[in-house]
Amino acid sequence: MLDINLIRKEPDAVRAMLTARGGSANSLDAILTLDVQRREILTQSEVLRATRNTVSKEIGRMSDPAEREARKMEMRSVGDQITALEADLGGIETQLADLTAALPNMLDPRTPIGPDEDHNVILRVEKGSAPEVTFAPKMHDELGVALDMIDFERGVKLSGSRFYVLNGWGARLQRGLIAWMLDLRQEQGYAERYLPFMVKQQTLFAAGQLPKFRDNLYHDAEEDFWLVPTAEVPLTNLHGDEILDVADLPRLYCAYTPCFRREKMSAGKDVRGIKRGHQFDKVEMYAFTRPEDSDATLEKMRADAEETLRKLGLTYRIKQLCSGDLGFGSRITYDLEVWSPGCSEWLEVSSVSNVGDFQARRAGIRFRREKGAKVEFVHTLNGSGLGLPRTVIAVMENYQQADGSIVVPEVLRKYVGTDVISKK
RNA sequence: GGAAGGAUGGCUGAGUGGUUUAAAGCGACGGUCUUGAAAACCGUUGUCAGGCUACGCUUGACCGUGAGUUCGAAUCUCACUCCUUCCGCCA
Repeated sequence: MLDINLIRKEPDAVRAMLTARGGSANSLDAILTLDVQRREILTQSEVLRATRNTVSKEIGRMSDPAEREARKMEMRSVGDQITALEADLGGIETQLADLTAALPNMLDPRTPIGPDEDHNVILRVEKGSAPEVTFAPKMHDELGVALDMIDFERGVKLSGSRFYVLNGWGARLQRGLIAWMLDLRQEQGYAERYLPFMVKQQTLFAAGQLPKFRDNLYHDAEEDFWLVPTAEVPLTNLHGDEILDVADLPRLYCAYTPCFRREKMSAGKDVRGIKRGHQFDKVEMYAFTRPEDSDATLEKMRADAEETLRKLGLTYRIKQLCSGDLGFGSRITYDLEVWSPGCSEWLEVSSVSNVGDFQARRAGIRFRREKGAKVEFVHTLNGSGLGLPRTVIAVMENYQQADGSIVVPEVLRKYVGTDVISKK
């Protein structure tokens, strides 16, 4: 949610942001008009309320019955006026809130301007320590079936297309990665949380998923339960409606959750393997910081995500998203993409964003610098650390051997329970 | 799923239609006293939104949420949510 004061004072900056993101600025004038109307009506109704409050107290003290009745009559009509004004006000505030909630976040000055993903900027490529695959590499789905790690048929039987079952070493490789990454996050200073995988509507609104991304969410038909599309949603709301102690900032969290997304996936794209599905696992990083610390925390989180790939020995690159490709709530985003020789593709495994106070405003997450000081909104940041299926793919394809077996990266061996995954 | 009870400020807790401007206590913060601390005493102590030549003053809203009754609601009515306890069911 943008600050209404910002929209009021710097409408041109907001308009420029909307254009840079490739959106329409049509609602802006309506917002400004409604904002003026709102304040006018609010002032009128408050003056009437003040009158009624005063007179009502006088009525309580009056002894003359005729006088008393006369004043009651007067106040009855004042009450009617207040009711009418507040009905108008309610309508205006609803419209204003709907329009404002649909506005995306302002851009960080470092975010490059561009219309679409072709204008994202590759900042750097880091070569991994894993030995290069010198033979014709296989894709992970082929490897997975051959080594009995992935069962596509039974996944489809259970839940339909894009679902799969991980068998034996496949399941262990994923579980090992999750456990190892959570332990790594712990060392990096993130406190682990185990979270609800279903949340209520308000929780999704505060994280900026609703109302805009309603079509991408799964929810229960009878009760107010929505499946989380990312751990970012419950993590944002962990401190919703709280005023945090400045001594506790920054607060860093990590959490493992499955993620559920209703995506309209085109038939020809990403059909092979486990790259994209309606359900996937992820370890998430999240931070609540003072405004002046969020830039540094963004760099820390990016570095922490990078450390994961470096320790796994994988080659990756860092991409900075341009304005047209940036997420709704983000001011600035780095994507981490890992090289996977089987599918011969850079796979997005992490996205690290500084959200500024955008979610904090929606969720009411504040802090106070000192006793008696005004409350201020915190900044929040989120980053994947990392998305699982694609990390699994990258490990499988990068560490495959000519004989069809897969070497388990050093750091994962005690988590997975073997050095090499091979045909039994 | 059934039954009963409850929800008031940072915490405890009073208030059942008009001196409530939400009592009192605790805590926290500031001060006096002290070599220092404690004790004692004095003072301060929420959030949100308006307005005002504005580091302050002022108006309104907020007693779980939303409606309603009334000149006036923490207080009365209705609906809902959540919590606690008991029963049932269950991993």
